[in-house]
Amino acid sequence: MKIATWNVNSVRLRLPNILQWITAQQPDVLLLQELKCQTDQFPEMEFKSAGYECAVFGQKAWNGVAILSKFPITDVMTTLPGDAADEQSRYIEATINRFRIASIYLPNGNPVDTEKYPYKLNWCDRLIAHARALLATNQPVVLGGDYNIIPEARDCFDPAVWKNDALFMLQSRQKYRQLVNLGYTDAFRVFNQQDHQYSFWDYQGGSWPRNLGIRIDHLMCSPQAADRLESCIIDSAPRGEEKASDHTPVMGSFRV
DNA sequence: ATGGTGGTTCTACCA
Repeated sequence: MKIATWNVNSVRLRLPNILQWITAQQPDVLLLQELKCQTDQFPEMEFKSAGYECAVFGQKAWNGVAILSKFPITDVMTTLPGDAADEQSRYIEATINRFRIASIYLPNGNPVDTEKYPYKLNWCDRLIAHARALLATNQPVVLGGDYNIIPEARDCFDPAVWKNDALFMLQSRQKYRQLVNLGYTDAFRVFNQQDHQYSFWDYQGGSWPRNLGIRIDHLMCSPQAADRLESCIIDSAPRGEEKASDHTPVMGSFRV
């Protein structure tokens, strides 16, 4: 089962890019983030025609997450426990092929001297608590998405540039480490130890042609999922297409 | 030090 994650930065504007990619790469499951549309505006029919079921948690203008799947989707959950007042659409989780799979859009957290940074750190704590609870089910779990966390210095071009950014601040990296220490595996690093492997290139400053990116999109796998991992790659090709998202897909293959 | 780009929405906010 091929599971991919892709922050598409507007699912409606990016629809041609997404349809082209899924037709060529044939992921069984695609986790989308930054839909930037309400649930009823999601282009469900277009994905159905391409062979995918959809579970969607949208929101006006910002955020929004979805799961597309060639296999049946059951037991959909759209709230990350721990803050009933949180109205941002950043989490959707479902069962597919006996895997528990989530599409995550973790808060950016900048600027760090505003309420946005504590919101990010608190959201991380809620995710960690829920990830721990999911381990107790002993089923394969894949928590994929835009984590807005650069795990290590080698995952950006120049760590000095990111030193005081919410994506690389020590507290942010510690949250990622907590997930790892719980027993979750970053699928990409099982297969690739090279420096400067990126999943995001800013629209500004010629980041893409200069290859000044960061690796912030991750497939985090429970032990039962990690044991089934056969490969994981970042497909940078979509970032070079016309009208590209600033993120590119990360895809892992799992024995079912 | 600033501005550089792109998305939604309506004028600022977000990344």
